Amino acid sequence: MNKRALEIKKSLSAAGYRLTRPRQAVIEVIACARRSLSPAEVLNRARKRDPRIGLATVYRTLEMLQREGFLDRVGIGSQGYVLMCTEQGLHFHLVCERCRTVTELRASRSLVHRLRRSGFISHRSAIEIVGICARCQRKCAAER
Amino acid sequence: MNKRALEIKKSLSAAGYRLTRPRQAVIEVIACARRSLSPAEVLNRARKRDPRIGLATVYRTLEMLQREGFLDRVGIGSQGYVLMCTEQGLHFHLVCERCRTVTELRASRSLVHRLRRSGFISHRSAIEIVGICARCQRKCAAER
DNA sequence: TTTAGTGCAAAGAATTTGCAAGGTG
DNA sequence: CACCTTGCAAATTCTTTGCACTAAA
Repeated sequence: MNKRALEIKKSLSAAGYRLTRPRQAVIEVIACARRSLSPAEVLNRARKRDPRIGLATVYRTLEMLQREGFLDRVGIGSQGYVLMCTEQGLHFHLVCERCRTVTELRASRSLVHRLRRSGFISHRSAIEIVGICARCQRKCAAER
Repeated sequence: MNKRALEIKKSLSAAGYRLTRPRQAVIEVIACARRSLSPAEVLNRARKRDPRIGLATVYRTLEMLQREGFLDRVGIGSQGYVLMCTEQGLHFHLVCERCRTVTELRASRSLVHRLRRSGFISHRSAIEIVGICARCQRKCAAER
């Protein structure tokens, strides 16, 4: 089982949440995802682990995970948003708007300092930068 | 009239878009906004300049402005997203999730370099960091 | 056993689309 | 005058909610 999923489960359990089958399914899906997912995609993947899970539960679980700091939401394009698992420490998520792959980039110490000095506090440890990854750029160039 | 609004209008005009009353109203609203706005808020403000404007037109104009690079979307909380006018050069937007005020922070040269080296290209010049601004933090502390 | 959590279906928001009428270049 | 753009309203899509039932702890 995914190490990160285990961490999240332990933490939620300690916080008093019940580790139900649907919740575990969603947590595992999020923890294993290599790219950001829409709520509907989370549902599809979660159903492979627990076929009875419903969309409302996915939404409720996602909301809970976000509240507890295990999840980030990124708006991509015009409709909906996508989700990804939050990791520790301030860092950037380079989100490709074509393939939705997420690449990480650690934040420099100076940025952390400047942020702190500005008095602004972010509860998110990930900062999203939306754009196009190197691979999709090559693909795009090849198409012409 | 707002200088930024003028720039946007000129650029759109040069690109072959018609500068209609509703479009001008939306552009002026966005260019003058001190905080990010939801589409419905944009509609309300735009109606003060052109009372006949409809919500669908606001959506269509926002989409166009985003496509042309004059607008950024940020997801805040669970529902909807907010909008803000994009400025020039890579920089951060510190978006307060309480009052939606946007504060700017220039990006360090090293970040720009590291981003470039990663091969990732962002068409956005603004990077959003969602959190709580210093003022709202004080307000929050005072409430207790 | 207790009660948080669930699935379902219906309600409520947000966003997009079709089309006849209108206004810009 | 041509045709891009609009307003309206309907359609679609996304998200939340109410409630009887289920299953963690």
